[in-house]
Amino acid sequence: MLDPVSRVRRFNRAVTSAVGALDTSFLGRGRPLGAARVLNAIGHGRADVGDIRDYLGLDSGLMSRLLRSLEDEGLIETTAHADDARRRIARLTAAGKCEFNAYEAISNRQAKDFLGHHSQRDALLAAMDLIASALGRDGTALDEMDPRSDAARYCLGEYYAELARRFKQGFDVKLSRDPDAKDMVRPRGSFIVAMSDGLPLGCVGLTGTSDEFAEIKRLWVAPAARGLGLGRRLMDAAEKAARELGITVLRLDTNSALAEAGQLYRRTGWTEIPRFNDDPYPNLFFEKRL
Amino acid sequence: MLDPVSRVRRFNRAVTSAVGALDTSFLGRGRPLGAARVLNAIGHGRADVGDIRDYLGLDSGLMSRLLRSLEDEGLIETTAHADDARRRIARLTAAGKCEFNAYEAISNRQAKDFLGHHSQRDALLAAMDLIASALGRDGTALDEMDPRSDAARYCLGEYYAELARRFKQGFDVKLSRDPDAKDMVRPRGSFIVAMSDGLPLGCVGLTGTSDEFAEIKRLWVAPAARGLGLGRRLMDAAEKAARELGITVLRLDTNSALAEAGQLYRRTGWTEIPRFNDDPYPNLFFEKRL
DNA sequence: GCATATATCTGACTTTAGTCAGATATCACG
DNA sequence: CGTGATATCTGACTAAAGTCAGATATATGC
Repeated sequence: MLDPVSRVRRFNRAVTSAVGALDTSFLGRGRPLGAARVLNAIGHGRADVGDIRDYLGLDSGLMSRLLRSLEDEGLIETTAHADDARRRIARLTAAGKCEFNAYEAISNRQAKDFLGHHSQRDALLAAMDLIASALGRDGTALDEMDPRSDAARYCLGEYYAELARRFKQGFDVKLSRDPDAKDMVRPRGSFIVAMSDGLPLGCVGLTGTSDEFAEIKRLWVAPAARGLGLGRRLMDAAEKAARELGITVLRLDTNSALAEAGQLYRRTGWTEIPRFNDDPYPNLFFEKRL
Repeated sequence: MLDPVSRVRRFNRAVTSAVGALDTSFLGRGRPLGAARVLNAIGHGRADVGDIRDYLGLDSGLMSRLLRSLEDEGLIETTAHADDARRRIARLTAAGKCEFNAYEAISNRQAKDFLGHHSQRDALLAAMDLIASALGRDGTALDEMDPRSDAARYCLGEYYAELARRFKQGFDVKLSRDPDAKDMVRPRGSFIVAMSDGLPLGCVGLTGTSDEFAEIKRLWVAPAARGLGLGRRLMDAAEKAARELGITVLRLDTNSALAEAGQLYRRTGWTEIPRFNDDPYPNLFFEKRL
């Protein structure tokens, strides 16, 4: 009764029956599940027919028929792709948007109901993030984005909050050498965010101080995504960006309180070097030649 | 991106696609999913055909045909119910057991693989327990059982471990007035365990010290199941058992370090009374007249 | 014993999902 | 322009799931 495999299987059973209920709730609008899934994919911004087909794993014949039935209902319209007339682009009509909103309302209400009665709301959400990240491991994409974007600012906020928790003396961004956001944008640097299905799970910044040197800053991985190798993937992506920018030597500073980070650096070819700045927070300094 | 509803929906998406993969893995044995589900339900101990039908939500015609196909394959045999010849009882044949084991092996392997690569194994299992408990809220059954049974002993072990963590001075069962297990069995007392799909989620003991007095002991709820009202359900069940035993006054002792428990007692009609024993651990004493 | 309810079975049917072999239009490239 | 690749569509098909109206046998209560 304690054995891990039984616990996973208990979870599977619980979730399988919940998913069944979730599916059937989508049948309440007089449309088979397949058509509803296509409508929702389009509503969520997927326009390219081939893309939808891949995403939903449908045969091209079946896809074609489902599109036709939605078109007959007046919910979508398709046009040829501007650059490639073989490809088709689907868009919701006004009626389609209305119908899509009805499906969204069902989903939102279910999600809300699920959370509603629980006094353990936060723990439950954290558990869901953890499991979704573990399940969707391969679906996590690393996107280079502006450090002032919402996703990036969210990551940085979480990162600072974590430093404040983990440093004995706390953490105040203003006392640290905070790189200006525009230094972490090409051509001087880069900022990379790991996104999984809309949720930011981690980030890393690269800021070029001279033509050859650059610094890695702000490496952070969400608690829900730790242990999945995301930190390493982010560092690899940052190194790749550095190479593209012609950087030959990378540096970073960190604190021994962040043990996982230190381990990661040591395991991936970084070597410890003497202090190279007077920031009050770091006490460990690393370098890597590309 | 932080909003709870989106996080729940992200979880739903992740889990829906995982469940899809889980389903298709069951098709690898040349049998449609429906038949495989029936075979597995029987293998897991469901024998009554009507019960299986309810559990899987199948139409009686469909159910009949699925049973027939499994019978034709030689995997099950059906007999009439001993007390009611209209009802049918299904049982696996030797070949059926073999086939069922093959399905079990698939499930076990998947569960194992899922856990395999994760460095966050324990956190993941805890998250799965939490979510399965939250989803299966209504599936939690309170069973009266022997306090020496495996499930009961598991609960007690967890309970003691938790006391040891939460009491500043630690906890040693031997120093406490440990009621003899046989005092928590009818007709002198009772022991109730909350079981959800094979996992014990909580317990409570009732031990009669005289004809009219009895004590509530060992109330525990698994961390994964807190916030779902299980403590209250357990206490209600214990009170019901006490009434059945003719008890008119219930007592219990607890410690102020266990704040949730104290709150529960106060909210459910218990009144604080002076110390009534010399156990070193408790510092709060309650009574309730039935 | 008889009327009614219940559990299962049978046959005839529909819907949904999925497969596959071409047909058609368009693109990319020499 | 012609050739081969690509994206979508069409028609013909199958398998699985699900529905429904009786048929059959057994149980229950008067």
